[in-house]
Amino acid sequence: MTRRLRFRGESHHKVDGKGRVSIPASFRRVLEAGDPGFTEGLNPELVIVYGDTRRKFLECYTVAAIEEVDSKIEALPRGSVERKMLQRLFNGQSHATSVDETGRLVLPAKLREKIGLTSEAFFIGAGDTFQIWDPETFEAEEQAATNEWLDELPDDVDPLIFLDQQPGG
Amino acid sequence: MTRRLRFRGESHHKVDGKGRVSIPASFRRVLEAGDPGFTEGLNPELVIVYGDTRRKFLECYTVAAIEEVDSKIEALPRGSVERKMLQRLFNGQSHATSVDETGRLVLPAKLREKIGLTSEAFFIGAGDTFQIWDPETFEAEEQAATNEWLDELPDDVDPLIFLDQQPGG
DNA sequence: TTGCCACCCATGTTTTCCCATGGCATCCCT
DNA sequence: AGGGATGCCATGGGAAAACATGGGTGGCAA
Repeated sequence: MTRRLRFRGESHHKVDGKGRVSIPASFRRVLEAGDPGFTEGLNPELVIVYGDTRRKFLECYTVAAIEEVDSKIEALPRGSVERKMLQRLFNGQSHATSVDETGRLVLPAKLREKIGLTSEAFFIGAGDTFQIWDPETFEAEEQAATNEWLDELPDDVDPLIFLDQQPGG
Repeated sequence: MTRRLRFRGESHHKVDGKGRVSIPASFRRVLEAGDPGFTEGLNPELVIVYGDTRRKFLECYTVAAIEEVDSKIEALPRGSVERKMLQRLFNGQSHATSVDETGRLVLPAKLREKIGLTSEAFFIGAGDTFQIWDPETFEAEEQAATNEWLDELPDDVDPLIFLDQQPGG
């Protein structure tokens, strides 16, 4: 496998009146690397998935990552409930866009409202995907959930042990 | 596989006002060897994982070591709790960076605050990672834990005995 | 054995460049 | 012509690169 760039780290950025928000400079490098159509001087494309109503964040996919998801969906039997639902969520309720010249993303009002975004956005990397949260929501919900998960682990257990186990095991 | 260099030893270094700190010269050799993209004249890259709130230290991975972790994470199913949690800890709560021309690392204020680092940093090797501690924290917590573990062993037991046993046995 | 020299290493200082962000101009569809 | 959306320019701050320096260590030669 060739060395792959990944979204890594956390940061906060201002959201202006038009819904524009700078994305972390390092994230731009990853989007560029993950966009097969990208060449120097162009702006990288990405897909923002907002479908799942239970989610209080936007999940942003590189072109390569969304294509992996798309092709797995297409491998499911036509007519199956799973295929239809996944298409609804990932094809229908998503938004293809690109970073602008100055490194900003435009978040339409509908998406901002969905996650309660106002003047500031919180970014967090997750491999070939990154998430955009309202800072307060992240603090209240997600941080708590992570800590809870960690607290349930015995003190002497390092999360790394999950690397070599089957999920759910 | 060719012989692998490992992080080994302990040392103290000054932290300046901008959060810069020299890393032990021998550690640099290991970082260089563990970075597939490294060539003479370049600066080796690394990833600082600060995740887990229970941790009072920064864990620094060579490129090769973090790649191993990342690819194991990516082998887990998208959407599984384990994958999400590990991505949160290792992709989200981490910081990709590189050693500078003169052998220094820049530790952002956020990371310094997290481990209570002020004017001096303590480095300790741990195989294919090394850790950065505030000297006092290390003395208080970790050294004590090691000594306690040793004290509980019968006098005639050499820790080496554990090399050939199953963990927890 | 001792003294000197050269190199490497830890650390301080200055300068340059990039990034985040606000504001303005332009386009296009209505 | 209005309004929203898109693209372009301006600027301040902060981070990273480049520039300096002094101390210590090891090696070599006298």
